Amino acid sequence: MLTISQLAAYAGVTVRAVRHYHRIGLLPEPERDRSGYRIYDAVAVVRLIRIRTLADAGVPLARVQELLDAGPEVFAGGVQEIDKALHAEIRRLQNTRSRLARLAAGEHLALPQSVVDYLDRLRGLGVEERYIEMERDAWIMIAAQVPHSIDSVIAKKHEELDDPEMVKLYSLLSGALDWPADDPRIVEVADIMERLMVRAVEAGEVDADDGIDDQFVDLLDSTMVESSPHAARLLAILEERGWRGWTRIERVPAERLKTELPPS
Amino acid sequence: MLTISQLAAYAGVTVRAVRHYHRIGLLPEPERDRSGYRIYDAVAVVRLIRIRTLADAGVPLARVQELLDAGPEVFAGGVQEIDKALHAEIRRLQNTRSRLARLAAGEHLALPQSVVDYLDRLRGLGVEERYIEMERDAWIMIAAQVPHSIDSVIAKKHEELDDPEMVKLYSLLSGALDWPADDPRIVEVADIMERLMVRAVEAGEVDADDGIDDQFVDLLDSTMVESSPHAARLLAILEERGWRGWTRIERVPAERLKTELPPS
DNA sequence: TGGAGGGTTGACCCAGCGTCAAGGTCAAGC
DNA sequence: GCTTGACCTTGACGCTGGGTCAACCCTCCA
Repeated sequence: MLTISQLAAYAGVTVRAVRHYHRIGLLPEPERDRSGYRIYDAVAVVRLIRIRTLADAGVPLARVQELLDAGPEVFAGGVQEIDKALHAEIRRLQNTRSRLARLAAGEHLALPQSVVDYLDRLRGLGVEERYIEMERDAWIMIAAQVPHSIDSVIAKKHEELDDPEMVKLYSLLSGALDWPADDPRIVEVADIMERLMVRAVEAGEVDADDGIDDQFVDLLDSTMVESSPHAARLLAILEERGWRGWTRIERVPAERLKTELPPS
Repeated sequence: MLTISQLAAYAGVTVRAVRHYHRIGLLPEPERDRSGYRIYDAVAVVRLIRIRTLADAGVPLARVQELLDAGPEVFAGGVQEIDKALHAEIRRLQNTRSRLARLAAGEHLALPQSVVDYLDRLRGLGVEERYIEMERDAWIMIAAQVPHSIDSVIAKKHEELDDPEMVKLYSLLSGALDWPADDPRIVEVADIMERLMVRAVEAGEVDADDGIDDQFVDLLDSTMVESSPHAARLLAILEERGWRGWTRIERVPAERLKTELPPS
């Protein structure tokens, strides 16, 4: 008959694995010769190869035992189920391969395609890479907060970009990263923004219910303020004119303007 | 920013996993708010999603860390390697699926195709299933002992089956399982075997160097003897006529016949 | 004010073996 | 008969990638 290493080699497993199967009762302990060595017959070979076939399919050993000790119809059902899982796993790995390819190509993978397309459109308009990166990080955070509605939010941004004034605004903002602190062009930016805001309010496009949490809106705004000295000046100018916010624009009633000051 | 559960949900991992990555230093511990809660930024999202993409590809976390902290060319090389492994894994799973299908179809998988074909040929000759099973188990043991030369051994058996006398022999042996203990047809079997042996010796086809270990040959012979009472009688008749063995046939010189008796 | 639903750390548990450790056995050569 | 090297034996600990309590703290809302 066979020694344990012959058995193991033929079935393509290690000796250690065979002994493990004995301990957990998956493979019955065979007879021993007079020196205590295990000696195996063909039945053991068949069982071990069946065990490996199922285990290679990713079936836990406890389930392998159930299946091998069950009737033929239970076994067939189990095998069918395993095959389905195997098929799903193959597709998962294929999917992982394509994600890996995107990762190698330099994509961040942290954003849905719609946002990536939007950032590419900005890039196409000549917006600087530094500015795009700031936008990207903001979008990553937004997508993390409201993954379900990110596509519709982006759709709105695309519509906004159809307006040449908005395109102009972006190209100014992009360049603004290098402006001196008191650059007068910031007023031009404020003018464009105000025109855009007025138009948006008139078209009834300003809805506070975009699904993004208030605190989070404040946070994005303050991140923006920290990113550039111009941002604070810009917000101040707009606030004088009765507007508040950046991420989400609000009209501030004139009479409240003097009493309500920003907390910080 | 994001809490741990928001981060985890967006990246598709559990909170526990994120904390695990912190412990092993894979994801840097972020700032805490004043109550000790971790707060995450976009950089953490990007890193976590990269971690998951690599981990989903089956990369050990230690290697993920190496890759993410390495330069772009090392990273690219690593990713390529991982992709190769992934591809190999997909093929392995596809292979496992086909083995699984064969298992479900009732195959034993413990034998190479050549032996399965050989057994099918015996079946086609009308040999009984009980006899086939005995043969199968013997072939499993032989294949386990000499996996590299099993195909050539089987090729020889196929040639033997081209001889109508051999076919007759098998059909008799198959039926012999139900013969009464003293059935005279056993002599007919012996006659056929002797004719076949004589022819084999004349053709120079008997070579002791078939790669199968002597002890193992003895073992197969004794298994055969135990399997049926006729087997012992058959061997006895042949031995009277100067032949020894079953698995491997040997001519015994006439002068040694009287002095050398079987030990048991 | 208290309860739900977050968050925090820490400790133990799991499969499926790999990897020593510390020997006993067998076959072969000298 | 002795040694050598390749096997065999049991037993115990280690590893990955977290899951699953436990015991407690923080925040928010009614």
